[in-house]
Amino acid sequence: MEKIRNEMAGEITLSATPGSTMKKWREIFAITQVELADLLKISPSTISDYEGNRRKSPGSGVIKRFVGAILEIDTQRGSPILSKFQQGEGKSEQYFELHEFATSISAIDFQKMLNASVVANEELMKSKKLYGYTLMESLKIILEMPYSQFPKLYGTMSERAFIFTQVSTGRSPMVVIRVTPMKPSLVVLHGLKEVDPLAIKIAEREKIPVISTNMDLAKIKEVLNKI
Amino acid sequence: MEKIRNEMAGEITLSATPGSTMKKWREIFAITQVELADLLKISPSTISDYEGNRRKSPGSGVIKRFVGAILEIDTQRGSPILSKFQQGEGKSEQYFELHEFATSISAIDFQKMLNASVVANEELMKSKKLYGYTLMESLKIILEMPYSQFPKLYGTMSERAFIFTQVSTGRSPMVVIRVTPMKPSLVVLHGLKEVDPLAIKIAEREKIPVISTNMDLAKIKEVLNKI
DNA sequence: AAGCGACTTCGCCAAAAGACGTACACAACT
DNA sequence: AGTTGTGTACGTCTTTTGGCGAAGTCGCTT
Repeated sequence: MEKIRNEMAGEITLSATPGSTMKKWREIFAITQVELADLLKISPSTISDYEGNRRKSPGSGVIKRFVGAILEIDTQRGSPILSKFQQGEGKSEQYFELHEFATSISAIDFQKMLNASVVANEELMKSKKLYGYTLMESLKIILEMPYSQFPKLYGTMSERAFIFTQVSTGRSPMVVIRVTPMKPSLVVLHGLKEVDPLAIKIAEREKIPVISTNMDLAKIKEVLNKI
Repeated sequence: MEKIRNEMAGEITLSATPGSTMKKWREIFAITQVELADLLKISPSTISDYEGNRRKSPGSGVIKRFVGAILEIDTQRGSPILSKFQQGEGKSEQYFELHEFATSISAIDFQKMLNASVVANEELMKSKKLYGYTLMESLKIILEMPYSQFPKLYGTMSERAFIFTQVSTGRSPMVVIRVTPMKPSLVVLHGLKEVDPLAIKIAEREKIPVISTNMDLAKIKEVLNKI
């Protein structure tokens, strides 16, 4: 859902005629101007003005509300169109969750938000900036995920935090990082009991700071989704 | 390149604080406000005003120019950051080209633009609308492309044209469509010599109109990229 | 402490955006 | 021929955007 939302918004924004592109999407979702206007609490003629490219550069707010309304209407209808778009998406999502932040955040602030303690490479913390995170169950990633999915762990940016859940010693997660071509900026271990010395060795060699938290998983997601 | 452009624009547009997200991207590309302002021929303070969220809903034009300038600067520098984003992208692109139109286009208009003749299901032409196309070499797709790539042929929308190049009888392309779960709205055969009867049979069963053109490939791309 | 580069804050102004309502075009259908 | 649903065109209004420049902050380097 968030993927198609972003794609719609991006395409409208980049179009030479944003209004025509808005129209295109409304038609794809088979929604009338009246329906859309009702939900947005504006008049249908306003919609038509946009679609006729009377406003050459509609504001991000308008585009955001427009895209949101289209997706909401489709959802209310039982997602007849949305379901078409989400066919190929399920595969990667069963292994991990990707999230990009709207603004950058420093590793230090990130650590504070998660109420985490530093396990390795504390001196590297202050120079790191984060632009998103990837949350995954360490065992599932190692045992079940096909190799072809690995590059997807990085989303758009490698300047991100890898959050591993259900960790016992932290060894396996660090090995995963060791054998992957790209490297995250920060590693978060969740549920850690005892730190494996090899995990720290790897962290030092790869120059990646590692922090540990035991905050409730739902709480973690809630906090991070605000960024 | 177009993918990351769209992603940036979409993210900025959807953000609750578009300015902060603009800032995030400028920082990711390690560009100063002054550089950006120079290229955009506006004053640096204007950039700062945006980034400080003084404009709550920047217009699509601003966002488009902003994203464009960032990508241009990075390109001029030899794409130090862009190259990071384009790592995993090459795989699918060697098999086919995807393109989404900014506005919808009718199958009839599409046919005229390509100077094409109808091979099958002429009566279905008038009801079809297209939102993009996928261009591929028929032999390469059949012989070399891994199965996992097939869903990607449809881009965001299945309401699109499949353009097969280097076609002799049109049989194999139609077989590909027969065995794929999703179906395109229109098939274009390029370089067709003699139509295989089975190809037409498949088209009729799948209710997909088929047209044929011999227009120069470069010309085709040029024409379609204007939509 | 002086200077420099990068960035922020703010008052101000012209030009658009954002919205409305009315009028109008054009297919369906009764 | 009349009505109903969908979409366009446009005059008009207020609020924002989009832009500038001057003044100021905040680290660095020298």
